[in-house]
Amino acid sequence: MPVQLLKIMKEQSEAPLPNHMQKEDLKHLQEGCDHTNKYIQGIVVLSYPLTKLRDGTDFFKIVLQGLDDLCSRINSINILIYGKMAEDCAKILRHGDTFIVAGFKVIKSPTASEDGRHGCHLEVSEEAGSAIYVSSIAPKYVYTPLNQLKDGTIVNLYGVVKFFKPPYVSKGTDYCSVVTLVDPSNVKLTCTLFNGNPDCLPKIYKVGDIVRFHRIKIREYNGQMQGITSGGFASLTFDGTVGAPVVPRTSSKMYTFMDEEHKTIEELRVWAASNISISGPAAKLSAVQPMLFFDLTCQLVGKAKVDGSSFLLKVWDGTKCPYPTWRVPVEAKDLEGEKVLLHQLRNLTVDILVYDNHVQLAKSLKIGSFLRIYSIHTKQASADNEDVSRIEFHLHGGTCYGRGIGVLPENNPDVKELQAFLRSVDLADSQNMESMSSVEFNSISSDFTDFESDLERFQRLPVTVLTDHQDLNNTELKTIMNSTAPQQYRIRAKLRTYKPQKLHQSVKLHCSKCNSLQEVPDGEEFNLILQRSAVIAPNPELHNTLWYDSVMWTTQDEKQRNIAIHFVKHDEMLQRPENTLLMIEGGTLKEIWKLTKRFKCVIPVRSTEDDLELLDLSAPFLLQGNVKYYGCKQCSAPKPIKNLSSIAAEQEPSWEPTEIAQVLGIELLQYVFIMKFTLVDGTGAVNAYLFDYEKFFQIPASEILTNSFLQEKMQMTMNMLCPPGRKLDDLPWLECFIKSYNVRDAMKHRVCYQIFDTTVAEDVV
DNA sequence: TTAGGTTTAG
Repeated sequence: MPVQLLKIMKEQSEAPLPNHMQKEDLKHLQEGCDHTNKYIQGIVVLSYPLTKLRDGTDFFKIVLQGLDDLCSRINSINILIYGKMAEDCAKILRHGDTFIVAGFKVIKSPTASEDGRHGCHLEVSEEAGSAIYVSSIAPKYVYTPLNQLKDGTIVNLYGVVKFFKPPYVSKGTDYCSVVTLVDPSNVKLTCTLFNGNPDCLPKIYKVGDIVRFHRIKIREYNGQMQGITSGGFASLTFDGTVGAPVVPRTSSKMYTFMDEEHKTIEELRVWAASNISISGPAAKLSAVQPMLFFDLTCQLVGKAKVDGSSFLLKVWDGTKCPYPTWRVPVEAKDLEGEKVLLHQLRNLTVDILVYDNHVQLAKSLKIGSFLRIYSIHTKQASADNEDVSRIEFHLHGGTCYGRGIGVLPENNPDVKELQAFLRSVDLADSQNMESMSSVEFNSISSDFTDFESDLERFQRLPVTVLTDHQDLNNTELKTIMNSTAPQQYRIRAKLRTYKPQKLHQSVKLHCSKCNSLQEVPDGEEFNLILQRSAVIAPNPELHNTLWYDSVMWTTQDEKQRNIAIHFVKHDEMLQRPENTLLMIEGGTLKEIWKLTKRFKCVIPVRSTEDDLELLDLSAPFLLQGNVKYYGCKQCSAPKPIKNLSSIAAEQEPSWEPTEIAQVLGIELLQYVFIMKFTLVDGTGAVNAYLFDYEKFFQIPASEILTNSFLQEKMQMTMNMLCPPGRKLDDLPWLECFIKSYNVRDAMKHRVCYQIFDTTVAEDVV
């Protein structure tokens, strides 16, 4: 019997046992018979105090009464439970509970003649592979909100993790973990938890996780309430992500967890989504900067002792640190880990030196395990014998800011993602990258006397390339200026100047139906529309339909806003937040932004009497990632919101903005760069418009306004195309296609030009 | 007992 799980179910008549398991009647129990695929079911009618056997094993005895044949003499039986199971059962079993056991040993009962019970008793233990299921009639736990805690009480509570220190070796005899919780009462509680076994402390992996503590003692300390472990303390930890499976993390094999508690977790998740900032200092090695603290999720490749107060961990996360990194010198014999792997990954692993209180835990880590190392410090330093500075990674002593090491289990979603990424890493590639970007390469290259400067390179090669029509010959600008429109030309010219100089002003919204262009609305207008629509209370009659689940709550601030979130259901085995579309009523701009970080799509809506509807089209009708999608006021004819359910019904809805717009009757406005390039070639000059969604700059116009990295990239590209402060002779050449077209109005006629099928050269961006 | 969040200084 491989199952060792003990669980409480409520109002569940069928035990979650495999189909091949059969219920055994007490009267058929006999010593020596095969009971491998049988289970016994009964009611707990008596239990004895938990005791220890001479060898220290926990021992717990109960009496079970069979449900059938109540008059039979052998209707009750002694169950002897050993070890961890004994301890767990003693904690939660109550008289009257329904008890199911499988994987038991049937032994002749030495006390049958005295107690008049069954001639055999059952022996049950984890070691024997027993499984126990308990259906409890009893304990209904009461959970205290954090703003109602009183000094000297022992309580049960739920909270969202706002801060935590992963279990570390305390100066006493136990492991310690410090956890700060918050809940919708907006009160914080810092708990100090001790246990000799770190596995018995809450398995918290990140801020935002949700915990349930049972029997935590509340004390006043420095004028504030504080939680501390008391006898019988138990915890469950849950992923705090809305939509993630509600699976408790716990070391206990026995816990109560019912539908009601399931609901509590879901509600806390939704609350936390808009109230807890989880943007922690996590980083990939490729993104580290000198002089910062960050959390790293990684795999342990090697470890070595260094000296009494420090210990070396060699880890990787599949990405490459952009700076030269330090190597901590250790004796080859002291380095643990697969030699071949250590060599293969030598350009991707980094050395992390851990100090003091972290050494003991670091020593115990298994090679290959997945770790989250919290608050690693990066420091730039140059050794005496080197002229380059290298990045050092330190995990300093102490536990400030949650500094420490956590081991993540393989079923952790972040680990799964990391594993998939590590599998995709091409080691050959990383080794080439290393040789190309290494300090050594630079020093060799600089010895080349004919090493070309950027300027020379750009004077020789065009900085833009054509994506089509390669057969066309170049036409001089003078010829173009003297020709009639419309025509298409290939040109070679220099970019003398461009407008707008402030690049963010080049982004507009374009309607491809009516061909109108408009400015991108600023956040303020959106904010006002949200404030106006927050006045309309969510209509509860529109909640929880066939195609969405709704959650509603009232904010704790003085405004007491009602917020409703409707999660659109779709037909997936497991609905993940990153694939989920939600609609929100009554949220603020900030709350909506926070939701977009976690969910695939957010649609702001308001209630009418009989349906949800989109807000004014001056507001975005959809937010996805960093992008706000708008509809054309002229061309849109909004349709009922329930049309979304047709997309939700797809196997794996991709939630494409174009598709969402279509079913909602919205004519989607597209983000576009509009710029005017003044091009010259020595024979003439033309002003050509650039009208580009993404192709020219290889930057989506939709993302530039919210992404400073892309803004920098675009500015750098323009500086390459048109380096500021250069003479005309020193400007690089552009190869472009332009087309001429006629623009006529009542007063005059003119010829305009537009750039097309042209992109910035790959090595420029 | 231990720690009681708010960065080491190697």
